[in-house]
Order: sequence, then C-alpha cells, then structure tokens
Amino acid sequence: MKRWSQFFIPTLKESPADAEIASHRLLVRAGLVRRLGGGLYTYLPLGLRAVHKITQLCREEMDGAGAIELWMPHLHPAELWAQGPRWAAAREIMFRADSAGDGRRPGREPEVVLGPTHEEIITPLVKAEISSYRDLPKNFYQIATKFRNEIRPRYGLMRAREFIMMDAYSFDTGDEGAVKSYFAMKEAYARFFRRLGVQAIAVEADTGVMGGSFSHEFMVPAEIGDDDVIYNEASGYAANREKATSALVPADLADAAPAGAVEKFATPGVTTIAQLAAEPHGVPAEQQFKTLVYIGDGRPFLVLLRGCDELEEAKLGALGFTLFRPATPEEIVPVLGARPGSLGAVKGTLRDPSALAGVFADHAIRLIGNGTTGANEDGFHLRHVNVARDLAITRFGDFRRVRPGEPDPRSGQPLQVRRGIEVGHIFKLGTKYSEKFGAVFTDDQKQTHPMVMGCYGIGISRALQAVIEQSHDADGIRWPWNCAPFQVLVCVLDPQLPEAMELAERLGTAAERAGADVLIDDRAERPGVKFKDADLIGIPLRLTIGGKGLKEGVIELKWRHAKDVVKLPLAEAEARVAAAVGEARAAAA
RNA sequence: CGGGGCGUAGCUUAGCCUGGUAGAGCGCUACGUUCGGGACGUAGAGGUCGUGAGUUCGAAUCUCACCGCCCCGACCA
Repeated sequence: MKRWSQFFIPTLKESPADAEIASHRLLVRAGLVRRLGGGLYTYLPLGLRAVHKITQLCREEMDGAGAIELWMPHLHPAELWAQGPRWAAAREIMFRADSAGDGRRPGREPEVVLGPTHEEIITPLVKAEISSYRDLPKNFYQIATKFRNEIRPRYGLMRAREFIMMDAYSFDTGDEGAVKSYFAMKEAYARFFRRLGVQAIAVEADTGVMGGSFSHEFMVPAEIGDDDVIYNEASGYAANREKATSALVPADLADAAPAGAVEKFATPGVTTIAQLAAEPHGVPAEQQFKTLVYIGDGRPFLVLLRGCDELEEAKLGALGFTLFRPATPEEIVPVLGARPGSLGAVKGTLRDPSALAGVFADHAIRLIGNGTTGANEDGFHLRHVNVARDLAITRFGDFRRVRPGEPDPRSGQPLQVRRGIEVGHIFKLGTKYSEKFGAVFTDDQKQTHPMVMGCYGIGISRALQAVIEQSHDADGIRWPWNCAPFQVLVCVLDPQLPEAMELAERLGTAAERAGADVLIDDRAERPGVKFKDADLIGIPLRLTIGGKGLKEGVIELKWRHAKDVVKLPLAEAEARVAAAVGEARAAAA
C-alpha cells in the first residue's frame, strides 16, 4: 500500500509540445516517464511499476513455455559481432563504445558495442556449454535493455534508442524440434498479450537482417503504427505488407504467345511510366515493364515489375544479398547503356550483361504477356516485348507490393489493410548462427550437427505504450487490470479526517488481501484535482471516501472504464471491495 | 541521411514580419477565502530569449554557422 503524498507521481495538466500521439502525451502527463534525450527515457516510479507488471507477466509465460531465464552483458566485444553473419548490416544500428579514455584504437573498429540483440552472445555460450543431444532442446531468455541507434527515434517509448526487451533463443536438434519450439513460443506470446489486456494479432512477417526461414510478428492494431498489415478477416490471412502476397497471378497462367517482332520506337524526353502512358504513346502502365537497378554486395542486378506495380524492397532480402541498395545513374549507364527512364532487360540490348548478378522478375509481369520497355538507349523504347521470348530472366519471384483489394492468397476474397504496432517478433532462424559459431551437438549415432535455432523478441517498453495507445480515453489512461501500476486507488477527499484515513487503510488492506496493489490518494488537494488525476493515471478501480459519504454511511466504488458510481454501505464495504477485486482478477487471469 | 518545422521561466506559450524596458497562463512559495470534477484574491520567487559569430549606437527580433528537438521518408521490438 502506497500513499500518494509519500510517492512520486508528477502529473501535468498540459501536454509537452514534443508529444504528438495520445499514448506519448499520456506517458508524460500521467507521470510515467520523462525524456532525457532523443529516444532516451527515465521511467518514473509509476512507469516502472507498469514495466514490472509487464515483465512479470512475460516471465510467467516464458517460464510456463519451458524457457529458462538468464542475463547477458549489455556490452559486447566487437570481435564476436565481427565473427557473426551480419556484422556489415548490424553495425549500422549499433552504438560503439571504445573502452575508457580515448580507447586503444581511436578511429578504427570499436572494441566493444552496446548490444542491440544477443544472438552473437548466446550462440557462443551454448557452443561452449552444450554438446550433446541429451541436453537439447533448450530455450534461454532474458528481459533486459537493448541499444539501437535508431535513425529516427519516435513517439516516446515506441521507437527508442534504449529500450526494454524480452529476448529468447531456442536450440533444437533438428528442424522438427525447432518448429515445435517456435510454435510453443507463438502460443506463449498469444497468452502473454491476452493477459496483458492488449489485442495483438500474429501476422506473417519478413525476416529482415535477422535471417531465417519464417517469422511472425505480433501487431497491436493502431492508426499510429509503423507497419501495414494486409489481411482478410474471413480467411484468417494476415501478413506484414513487407511479406504479404496475393493471388493476383493465377497459378495456372500460361505464357502468352509472341505478338510480333520486337520493334524499337522513338520516345524523346519520356523517362517515366506516366509519360509513356500519356499521349502520344498511350501505353497503359499495366502493359509496361519497369526495370529497376540495384547493387547487391557490390554487383548490379535488375528487378522487373509491371509499370503499375511498386517494388516492395524488403522482398529483395530473399535474393540472399547481405547488403543491397538502389544503383545510381552513374553505376547504371556502363552496364545497361542508358539512363533511368529508358532501361529494359531485353536480350541483346544490355551493354554489359556479364556485369549483372542476375535479373529478377516479379511474377506479375507474366500478366503483361507482350509489352513495352526501355531500349537501353536514351529516348527509345521497345514494343511487342514477349516475356518468355525476349527477356533474359534469371528467376521469377514475388517482389511487388500488394495492394488492398487484391485477392487473398488463401480464399480469393479482397485483402484489406490496417496499421499496426509491432510489439513482438518470432523467427525460425535455422542454422545461420550455429554454423557460423560452431554450435554443434553430437547425436546418438556420434554424428555432429549444427543446432537449429529460433529467436524471439517482445518489446516490453513498446508494449507498455501500445497498451496505453489502445486503452485510453479523453480523460487519460484506462489500464487493463494486469499491467496497471496499481489496481486500486483509494481517493480520500478529506484526508484531514482521521476516520477517513483509517477507513482508507482498512479498505486498502482488504483490497490487498484480495490480490490488488493499492494506492491511497491522501494529498491535501481539492476533490476536482484528485478526480482528474485519478482519471489521468487510469487505475482500474477507484474507491472514494468523502466527508459527505461518511455522514451517509457509504463509500463509492467506480471502475475507470465505467460511467456509473456504486455506493457501498460502510458495513459491507470491505467485503464488496474484496469481491470486486476477486472478480477483476478472475476476469483478467 | 534527404525534405519540412520549431528552440523565449519547470510546462504551455505571446512578442520576431516592422530592432529600442521580456509578457501571460499553468506549476511553485506565503497568507486569506474556498472545498465532490483541474477554485479565487493578494504578495512573491523564477529568464545566459538553444550556442557562437556578424550587422547595428542598440538584437529575443535581421544575417551566417553550429547544436538540439519535432514531423514526413528508408530501419526496427
């Protein structure tokens, strides 16, 4: 039981100017956090209590799923990362820390880095400690601080540079076991978010720099989310836009027959899809081939799309390059022979085809059949280009961005889109890290194999804010029972009356015995201030003790999410409060 | 890193265009009146006007540079 006057909850009437979204404003106004610098936040006592509630729930679900808690350093020797499979990509977001003073190697590679995630730490540990199939599977987790130099920290805790994360790593003897571990975590995640009191949906996701074979994200639907979720309610299909696909191209689509010889025609000044679609040329975007040039690990490659489609850049990750980026015009001309606007992939028109690492075509270009593309000669295009006959395609793939309304890959029903906040991510990693670090085990045939890994993350601090984003009203936060910093607020309107404070203690004790954390507002403030603050900090159950009520022989009980106030006769108050707490706990279990 | 915007008291901000005493509300301190939905009055404390240069007799105000923050894009839990 805490007394407000002895605690520290600095609430604000006005929102700080830098807080744009509701949850960020409420984090600050309700006295949960204060900003230190870009993407850096102090958790004030009330905010820390919410964090503890969330981590405890998370811990219970992880333990329940058989994961084992440990704690790894936040400072990582840079050599470990250099040994790992993704140093080049990961170092972009890692804070470097040269030991003390000027460091021993100023201007060169860092000696230590602040950990953005822990695959590079856990895998060598498991390699050193586990070598027999008898000791597998194992799943280790920690709940700790992560550091990522986000290019653009945003929205308070939503995208911070230092944040709290639960990260887990599973090690199995084979693929089957790894899949089992993966789905055990998927279920644990679902239970965790349900108990947290937040609606989070599992969607198929891109694996990104993490690598691995498949992955799900847990998304909290919210307008301010950074991700687009493509879904169909009826079929249950849901995927991050980066990963989402559609049944736009029929599986049994036959190659179109050529419609005539390839024909070059002059298109002076035409450098965009829209210009070619306009008069005098009048080639619809759906009949154009779009040719994009990227550089993958130093070598150029081409991506072909329909003129009307957009590239979903994340899908290029499937091509296996460690790093890729759009090519510059200076890089394009020597290879293709023309500048952007007149590019194409028609056999025989490329200046230096041997320089290419590949030509990757989106399936949807097969819908074009015969179309128009750049001639690799500034100011000229080619028509009657046939997909099968004329294009030098290394392989087809899914590279286009799905649009709402396209047919669901499962049911054919139209796909929809909504925004979401990514609060959790699970990956089936495979052997990417175990091979690199030599984390192998010996099986019962005395054969050694790399362990099959999975990794799992929950953004604890982000989940905290997602809860607020999803659960608030015009007056303030509406904490779900299980992650509320306190579950019961005893609002004493006349704390100078000894009998009022004594009653508050009794009710608070009754609520505590029933399993609630209790805060007593004993401040010498006017009632209006107390009620406003109570709504702002959003404690689920409010008990009000006032001089008036005491004379009538009642106290008041009010749920934060409800409008009505229930008057409880003093004689019944303790039992009714205990019962209310019991019901709330049961409902939130 | 590209594009846009903003830095004035702890917070929200006016003043800047058109250079000349830095103002208000909230919060804070003291006293009084109040006391069931962010009360009122009186008196106070609190400001290197982000930093540095420049123009000028004189700069919060004009110019330049730098720093910080916010928003939009690419990355992520």
